[in-house]
Amino acid sequence: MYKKIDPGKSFVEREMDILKLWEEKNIIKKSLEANEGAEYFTFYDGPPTANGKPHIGHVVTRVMKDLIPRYRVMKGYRVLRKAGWDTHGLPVELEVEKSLGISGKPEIEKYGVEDFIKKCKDSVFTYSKEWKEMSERVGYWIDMENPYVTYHNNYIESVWWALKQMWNKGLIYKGHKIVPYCPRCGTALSSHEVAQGYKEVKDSSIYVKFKVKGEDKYFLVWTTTPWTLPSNVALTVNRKYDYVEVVHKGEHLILAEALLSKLDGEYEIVARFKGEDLLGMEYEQMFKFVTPDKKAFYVTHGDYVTLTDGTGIVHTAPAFGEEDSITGRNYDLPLINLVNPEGKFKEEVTPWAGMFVKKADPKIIEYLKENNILYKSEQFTHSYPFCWRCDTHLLYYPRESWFVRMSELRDKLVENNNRIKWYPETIGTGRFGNFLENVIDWGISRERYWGTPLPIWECECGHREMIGSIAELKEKGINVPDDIELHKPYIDEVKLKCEHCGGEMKRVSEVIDCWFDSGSMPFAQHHYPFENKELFEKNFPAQFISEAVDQTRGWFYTLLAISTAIFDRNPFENCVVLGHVLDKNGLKMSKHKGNVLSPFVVLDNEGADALRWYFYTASAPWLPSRFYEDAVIEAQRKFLSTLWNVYSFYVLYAELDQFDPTKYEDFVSGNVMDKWIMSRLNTLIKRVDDDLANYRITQGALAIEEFVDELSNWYVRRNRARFWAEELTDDKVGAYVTLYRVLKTLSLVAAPFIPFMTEEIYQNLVVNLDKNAPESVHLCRWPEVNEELIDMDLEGEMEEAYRIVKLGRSARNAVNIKNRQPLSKMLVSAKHLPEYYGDIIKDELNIKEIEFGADLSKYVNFEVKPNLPVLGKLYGRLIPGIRKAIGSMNQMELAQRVQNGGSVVINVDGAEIELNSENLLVTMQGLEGYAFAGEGTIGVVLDTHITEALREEGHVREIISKIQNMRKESGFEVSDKIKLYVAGNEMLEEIIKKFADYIMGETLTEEIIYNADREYSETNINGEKLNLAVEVVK
RNA sequence: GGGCUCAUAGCUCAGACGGUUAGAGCGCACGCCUGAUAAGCGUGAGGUCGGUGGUUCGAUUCCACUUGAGCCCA
Repeated sequence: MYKKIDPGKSFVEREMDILKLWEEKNIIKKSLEANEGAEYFTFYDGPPTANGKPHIGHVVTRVMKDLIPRYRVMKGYRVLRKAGWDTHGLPVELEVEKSLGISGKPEIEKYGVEDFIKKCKDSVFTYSKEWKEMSERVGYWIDMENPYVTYHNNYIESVWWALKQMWNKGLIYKGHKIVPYCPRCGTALSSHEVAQGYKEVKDSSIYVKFKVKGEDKYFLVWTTTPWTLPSNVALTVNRKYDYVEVVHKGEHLILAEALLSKLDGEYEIVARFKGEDLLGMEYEQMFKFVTPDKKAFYVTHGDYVTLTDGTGIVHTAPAFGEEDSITGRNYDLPLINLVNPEGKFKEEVTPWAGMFVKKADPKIIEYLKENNILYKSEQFTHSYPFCWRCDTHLLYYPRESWFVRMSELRDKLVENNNRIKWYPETIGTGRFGNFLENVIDWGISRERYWGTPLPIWECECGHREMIGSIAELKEKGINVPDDIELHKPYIDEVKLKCEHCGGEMKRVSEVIDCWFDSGSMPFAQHHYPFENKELFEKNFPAQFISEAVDQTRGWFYTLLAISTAIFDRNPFENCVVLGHVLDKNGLKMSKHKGNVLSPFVVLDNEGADALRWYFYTASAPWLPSRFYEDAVIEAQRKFLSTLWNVYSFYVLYAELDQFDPTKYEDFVSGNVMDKWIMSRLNTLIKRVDDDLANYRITQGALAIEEFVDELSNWYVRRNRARFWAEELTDDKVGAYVTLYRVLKTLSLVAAPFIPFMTEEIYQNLVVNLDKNAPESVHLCRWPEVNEELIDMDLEGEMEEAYRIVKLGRSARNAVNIKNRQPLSKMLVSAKHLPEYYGDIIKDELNIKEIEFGADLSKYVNFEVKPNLPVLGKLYGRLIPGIRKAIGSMNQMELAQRVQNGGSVVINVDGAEIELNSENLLVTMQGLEGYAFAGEGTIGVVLDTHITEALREEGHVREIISKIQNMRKESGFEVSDKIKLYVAGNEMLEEIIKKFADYIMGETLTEEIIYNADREYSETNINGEKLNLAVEVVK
């Protein structure tokens, strides 16, 4: 009837079986296609790059991204889950360069762009096999048969469409971007390359004086790059700081008050002002090599100006600094660039023309000194980037670049962000929100090869055109092949005819930032708007996305940026931000540290469910977590094994009895334990449903774990005897039916979390018995709560009973009397519980009688304390007085009066305060010599007097336990009948004779033989020796 | 350098709108239970709740500063 459980099989082997089952029955596809016609719940998969191996951190993202859609499918939604691959970008190019043994753009050109692109295309799926395997193995159900791929023509076409939308809205412009640049190689470097070349160097930093226009005052300014001074166009302060004007060595200088210490010698403050007051003040140009075409040489504001270095006034040359360039854009300052691409001064800079700027630094300083512009100069050491290829001093240099006017959309970005629910909330208000408040224009062009080409064509007459589709390209292009491949170098061949002058238009050479690709996925994955219009519209925005925290300014931002620019909507509604997985020592896993853990190690040892469970329960998803394999083993033991044991317990007995629950579908059990666990089960359903609907993954998982613990260690343990009954009584049916219903429902509740084990349980308990049931647990509906089965009073009573049991165990422990020794009585201070719970407690603790509401005053000391949350709120500052008053009273009298519902009025500092059971707490300490245990206001006392009858009974229990253990050790079947041989202790033999019927019944003994001549095991019965032997009756 | 996050037992983590004796699991020691166990239960040892200062009757919790770590950005 049921499939027997093979105890030799490991969890991992069972998961392999389940994978096979899913494949045979095509379950994944059925889940992806489930609920056709139902309301959509949309999930977007952030595309990984498959040119790196997946590591354990990627498993976290996968299992979190898997859980919510699974749950939603079971709730009846249609959930599209399209996998994606991020394929463009510099990392791919660098990998290919490495494999070809070439480096840098000139060498790529030499190698040939066409072949280079082909290599890039080939390399992007290097590790896709590992990614697919890992995804399948952890149970990440997503459509990997039809993924979106960012380099496909369809995808690129959708991205072009998006660019054209922005173009039409006037959001795209050409400007300058300040990039790290090697003047020798003549190329810009990526941040990745820059990071490789930092060195500690000694440089000069100088303090110079800029003369205020028309006044005999000077701004004192600090800079570390004297060679940028000829290109200065503004000075920048921070409007919120305090500035002063001082008289110092006969000159009037302006600087930040906090940085007065930079002055050498005495000074006198003659005026104070806020940075705000300085804004707009004009000063005289220091070097008059060129005359700017726009207003320049005045004071501007920048948030980035700090008081940690310099003078609080920053020299601003928009050509040579990212921050300077932003200020330049904000204030529409002119761009003066007096340095040529070789890093040498241009002709206009007459004294130093043709000189490499770093070499010119000392000469400039000399000039400043001679002309009394220099205040002072200092040497300082800092780390500065050098070219990793040729070791040349890098310059920050302006390059022409294409931008999206995100700063113009700032308010809309903020507004759309406010419609997103972030988990944790602080991402939306903090890290991400702050970033949006200060959003700058997005430089989207890259002077590289492997990327979506920027579809802008330029004519010599100045006319520019943005192409938004292949059709448009074919219509306007002069020479477009039918099967055009949209990448470089093919696309560069395509020329357009200029609408204005009739000339030939050439494409700009750049590709776009690959983040633009991934941010376009909501529509580009469906080739919208060229195809799937309705599909996209119904699946935008997404209800749920989730990626690691490093995506904040990556994917999360680019999704929002593009969606805001084109649709003016938030592209996703809920975002669970995930923390990184660190190694055991809290360090980031990285290749060169050698601490990267392959997911397959853990998956092969502990299995997917264990790993999943670990990630769900370890801590909040957004916290960085320290990963080590032992923690997964723990999750397996604590949760999975426990659940598995309950399940195998059921199967073991249900199979023995050939119990078919489908015949008892309407059976109602009156048993209190049964009612209790069904109430707990429904409370659990309600709770987990609410948790998952609100993305509280950890809380939901922990609730399940707690339930399984209660199920195993309280419900099953308390009810084992009911399953042993010979006849199939109503009571036994009740036990079976209840445990069956719990397991079946639990497999559904837990299915989104641990898809493998729940499937196995479901297959055996449901599919096996009911051929009409859905063929997989993952194609079932998630359980509905049955409120009628929830009884909070019952749950509360059981909880109290369980607490009393724990205290009883504790009290037994304290006096060292083992549970097998029966005791006559236990006193409990708690109020009376229904008879039924008394029976449980008595049985559990092996006690003959229990007295609720007992007076424990003979056995304990009372201590009365103020209930601070109650009294503190009302009488805050009187608390010390109240404490004193309570302490000076007779504790026992006070405790008893209060416990009997009475009260005492005290007077503290003129305030009349009534003390009662509401605002006081009574705790107990056991007196020496009594078996007491207490927790808060509940206390129990055991009567430890052991009568002769109790002692005999204790011996009997001990003997039975020994016999049971011998049966087990000898490998007898649970139902085997035995012969029992006893010898060697007259006193115990007498007791065995006296209780023979009981012992024989408990141990399935048919005959007891005394003092036979045979081999025995010697046992220790409470200090008495006894020889025992058991033998199966054939 | 800036922004954000984190710091609680040997380890991994909870928690507290400010309140009584700060919890759990693992590990360790001792004991118990077992006719489901890859188990379970109890007790004990183990904490200046990173540091300093402030607000308060009361701070591990709130505030300021500070130290260290992580992420992102320069």
